[in-house]
Amino acid sequence: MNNLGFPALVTESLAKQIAENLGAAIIEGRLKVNERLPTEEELARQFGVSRPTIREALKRLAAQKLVLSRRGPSGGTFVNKPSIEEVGFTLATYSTLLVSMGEFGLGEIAQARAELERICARLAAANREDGHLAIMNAELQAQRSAAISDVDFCASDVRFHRALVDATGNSFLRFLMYAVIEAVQPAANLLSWRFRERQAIAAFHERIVEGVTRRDGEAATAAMAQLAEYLAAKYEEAHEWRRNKAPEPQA
Amino acid sequence: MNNLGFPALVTESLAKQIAENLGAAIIEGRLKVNERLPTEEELARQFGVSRPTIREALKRLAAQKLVLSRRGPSGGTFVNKPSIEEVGFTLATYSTLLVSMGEFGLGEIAQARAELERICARLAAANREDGHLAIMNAELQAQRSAAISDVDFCASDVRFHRALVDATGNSFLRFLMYAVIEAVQPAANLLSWRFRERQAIAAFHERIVEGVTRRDGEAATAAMAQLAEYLAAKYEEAHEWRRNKAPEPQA
DNA sequence: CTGCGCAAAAGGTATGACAAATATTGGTTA
DNA sequence: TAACCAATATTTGTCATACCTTTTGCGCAG
Repeated sequence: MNNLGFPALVTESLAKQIAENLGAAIIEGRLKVNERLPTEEELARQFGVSRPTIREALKRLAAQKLVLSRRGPSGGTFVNKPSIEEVGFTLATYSTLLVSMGEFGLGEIAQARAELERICARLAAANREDGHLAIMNAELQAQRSAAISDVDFCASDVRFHRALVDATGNSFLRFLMYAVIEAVQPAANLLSWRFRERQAIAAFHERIVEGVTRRDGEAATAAMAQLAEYLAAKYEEAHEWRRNKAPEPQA
Repeated sequence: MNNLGFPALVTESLAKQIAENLGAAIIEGRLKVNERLPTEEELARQFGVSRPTIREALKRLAAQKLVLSRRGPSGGTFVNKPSIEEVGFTLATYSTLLVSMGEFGLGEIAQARAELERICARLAAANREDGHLAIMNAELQAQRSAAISDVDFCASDVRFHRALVDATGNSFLRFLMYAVIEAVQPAANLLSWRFRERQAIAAFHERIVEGVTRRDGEAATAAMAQLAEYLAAKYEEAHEWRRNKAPEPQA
């Protein structure tokens, strides 16, 4: 049926099969990055299907960022090398989705975050460079401002923790933290941070930056652990409040 | 243009826009799980586009496991609740992809894995149940067998570490570990494990299980740390060997 | 009452045409 | 000769329509 010697006795959607074949070829390296695939017409001919079917398969791959398409001559479909940011964004989306569908409990997320962030704090203290410190200090200052809105505070918090994991110099850890940082946002957005709490969080952040700056992993880890504990309590509190206030808001 | 009041002056692919609108609606909860979307024809009418365009959009969502389609009268397109396993598989695929494209260094992966697995060992010791111990012991026994093949040994190793993270009782951590465990497989597959090395790894595993069984987090963590150190050295060794043996195998 | 088969509904595939975008090419002009 | 502009060719994007395949459910017959 297709370009390789596959049996083709399964009754799964043709477009899906083709997408899986091409996807496997990309992941296994048989199709190299930036390589141009044949035109849709040519692919349709090779696989023995029609062009819309090929297009559906390519769209599946495009949704996974495995390929991208350009129009015009010298256009076509190209094997894409997804950047860590692109895949990280996808990962963050999934993370948010699973959280919003209730697959993860608040406690699980808080625990995992606490553990991961402790690692980040320790490694950041060992490997940080001046650029990371500058970002963290800038965010710290923003968080100290009394005028900052809730949503800006949350955004600054995200940037702070991203800078921290960047400072570890471990891009794989950075990749994982996309999921972790995003997973706690729905919970964070439920809270309306009062001035007191913002200052408390900023104080924790300051201690973390202090430790990282002095390359004191112990101090940074300790401050992070206390921050995590503080946040876990706040989340639980907000969760309780929400449960009592609106027991079944969407049943 | 679309069902909500969007400007529609962008020149992005219609199918992509529709997919993003529907995807956002699902993630934000405006479309509930198991809810049935209108038929493709009806969607085409509502969005003012043709059916193939709608289909391309739906295929993008299907690739992200956000929807699924069934044929027949009571068929149609339904909002899907992706399971942790499904998303974990996707995550593992991405992880493999980024590794094979060289986005992550071997050292980064090894370091991240070591840190994460230490956490798993500690939490597993605290929360393990008998079922997890049974699985780990079964895999341990398989790994002790002299007849087991390299690929079976690797597969058993994966199952062992999955069981370990399952034992933590933290499903979010389990989700993250899909990426970690899968990321080291390409490196592991490069190695042809000799009998000595298998026995060494099995011995580490045994000490981990021992610690977890006795709910001794310290012991389990220590054994895991030593295993990680051992593996990192092996990977580095194999990497060196490969570099010297075949400097540019596919250039 | 049970079982068989047919029909309707919905997604899956095919065909063919046109629209839009864009790199290339060739001509025209300074 | 060089620079710029326009025509053109190529490839993806979109549309319209028809038909096929699968699945459910209903009706008819045993």
